[in-house]
Amino acid sequence: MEAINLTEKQKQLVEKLGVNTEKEGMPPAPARIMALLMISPELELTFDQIRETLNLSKSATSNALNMLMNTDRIDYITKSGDRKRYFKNRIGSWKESIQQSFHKLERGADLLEEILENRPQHTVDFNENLKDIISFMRYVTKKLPTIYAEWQENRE
Amino acid sequence: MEAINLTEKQKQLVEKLGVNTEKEGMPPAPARIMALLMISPELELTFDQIRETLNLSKSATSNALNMLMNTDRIDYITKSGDRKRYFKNRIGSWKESIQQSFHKLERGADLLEEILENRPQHTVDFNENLKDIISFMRYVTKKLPTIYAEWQENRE
DNA sequence: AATTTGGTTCTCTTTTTTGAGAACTAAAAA
DNA sequence: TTTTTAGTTCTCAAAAAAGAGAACCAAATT
Repeated sequence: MEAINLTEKQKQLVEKLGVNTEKEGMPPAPARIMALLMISPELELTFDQIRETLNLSKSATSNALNMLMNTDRIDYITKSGDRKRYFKNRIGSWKESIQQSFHKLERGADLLEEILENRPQHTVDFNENLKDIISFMRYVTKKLPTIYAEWQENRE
Repeated sequence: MEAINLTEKQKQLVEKLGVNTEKEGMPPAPARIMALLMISPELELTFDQIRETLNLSKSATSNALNMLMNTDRIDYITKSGDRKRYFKNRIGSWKESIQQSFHKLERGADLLEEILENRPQHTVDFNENLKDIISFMRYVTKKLPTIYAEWQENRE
């Protein structure tokens, strides 16, 4: 048995965060793995520790881990003289993740812009609202560095 | 035939925005309806106009429309002496929608806070990162009114 | 009273997603 | 060379999501 010991509370949090992550569009198994790597007291877990803690099959574990690595959501380290990989949360790169999510917002604004360009000239109010949404989205993304800088100064 | 006429470009945009909306976790039929109500030159469409333009069955149309109304994503108006409902995009309430998405962010921060409270005291770096993420999320949501006010002043 | 309108709801398929488990593989160890 | 380790990949089944179409229904019309 390789499963790691979690308190009831921790198990419950894995499910809660897992469901939350599923709602963000992540499939169940990867969502649980991400949650586990956020809640586990041990930060670096092997394939089998993950597999047995979450009661997943080998295939589900393998596919989920690879998917999470391809999308830069997890990472792994190795230890010399040990063939196993130790998977871990990429929490250290949260700034990059946030930048990425703002980048997604920009691409959303681009799509809305394309829609705006293809709207008829009448429907004036509608088009104005659409223009405002786009403008606001772009403003927010433009301000991200400022917001970040302010946060860093005021940080308690 | 009640279907409304869309140019090829408009049809293509309905699909593009539809897929985009699906990726946000919306099922296909509701995603297409939302997209249609964003792209259609006519702003208020009847049940049958939607159904025929998108080639949906009555059940799919009915379920999707009700789901979108329950989640405050669309709305309808009526015209006196006309039993039909005219469904429309709630673009006018985009500010509320944005507030809502920031509110979601706050609930995300609450969940992370709960996780932080259940982390062991060692894993210092990890916990610090988590603290920073939470702090930043809260800072952003707190600043929303300011950001909005700034945007309104600088608006071109 | 009978029919039409504007949907809603039920049943049943089809399709898609998810994951189990066995077979397999490459590198390392024995 | 044989075995073990640390996974990967393949095949298949179960389950969940999506949607078609018919039956149904209440209000309005004829």
